[in-house]
Amino acid sequence: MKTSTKAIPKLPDAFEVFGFARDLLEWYDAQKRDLPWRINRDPYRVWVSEIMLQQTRVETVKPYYHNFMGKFPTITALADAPEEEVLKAWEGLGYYSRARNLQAAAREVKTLYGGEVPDTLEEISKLKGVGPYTAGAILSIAYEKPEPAVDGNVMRVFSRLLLMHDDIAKPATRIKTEQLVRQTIPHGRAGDFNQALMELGATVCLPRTPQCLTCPVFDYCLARREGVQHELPVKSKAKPPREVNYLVAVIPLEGALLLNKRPNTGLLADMWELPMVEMTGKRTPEDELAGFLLEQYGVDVEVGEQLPMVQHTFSHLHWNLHVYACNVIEVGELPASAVFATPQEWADFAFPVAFQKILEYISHS
DNA sequence: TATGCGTGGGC
DNA sequence: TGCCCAAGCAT
Repeated sequence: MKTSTKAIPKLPDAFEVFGFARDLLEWYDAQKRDLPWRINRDPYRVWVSEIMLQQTRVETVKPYYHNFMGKFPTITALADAPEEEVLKAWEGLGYYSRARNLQAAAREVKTLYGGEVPDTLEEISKLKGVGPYTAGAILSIAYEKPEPAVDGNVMRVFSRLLLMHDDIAKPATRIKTEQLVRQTIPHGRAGDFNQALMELGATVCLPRTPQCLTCPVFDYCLARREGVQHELPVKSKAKPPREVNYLVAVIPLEGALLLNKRPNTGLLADMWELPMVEMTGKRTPEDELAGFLLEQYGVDVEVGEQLPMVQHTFSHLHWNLHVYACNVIEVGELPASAVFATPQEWADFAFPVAFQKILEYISHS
């Protein structure tokens, strides 16, 4: 076990910790938003909310959270549910491994911890999908443990507050920020303090347009003192998404459509798709698609008219989906992952947005 | 440490 | 319109 030999960073002398925490909490107590997961501090409710909120906006999460808690009101209910139902409840929310990890972790909590979310950093960090941020958030909000919960908001707030020029896209910056936050958490109010930092980042200390004139901790902000709040935080740019072209098959048969369940790892794991293959350009699109469908699905088709192209951009990929309507000539034995499903049947399938776009178009024509 | 992993909203 | 961004985690 290698441990860091780097010294723990010290808060700047110019930063008044006590006054900052006091004023921030006073503002939070008066101004905090009324959010569905703040009804109480039930660890399961906090847990689900924190997973959904990863890289996802509050307004987007709200309806999903209501629906999810209605369907899976307890850890046991989530643990005992079929995985397809959990994925369906996550449909459209993105980062679908969160759903699978959440259910796997719920099953672990049920069997290992008697259905009670553990309250130690050691144990909670072992749960699938629970990283440093989520662990700190649950421990502080649900159990009032003095652990930092450093997300993008907190890094932005602290980079301005303490005039830090560290690149917040780098993992090391999160570690450093955690060490600094740890030195500022007020005794007995860790959960509210962590939430207040995030609330400040989400509503006042905004990325492009920091609202310094209405900031409750204006007086403590070292970047504002220097007039450089717009220059912070420093954040290196991500690589542009890679472009990929796919041939996609719409294959109707007696009111049903050929659909395929994707593998349980990687992109869009366990989600449903239309049969598709990466376009090589070595043959005509029609020949490539027909050959692929015969080899992979045992389906002999005549490739017909091209439908409108669908484009979909992920964080790291840009898909061009070249969609073709096909006519079945002969059907052999389908692979285990594939099925001809009617609209009533596929209503229970979870589809990524890219394919929702295609299904939407088909249903209107 | 860098990369893979979704989606929708704001300007 | 094309970016940037959002209560990150796994590998």
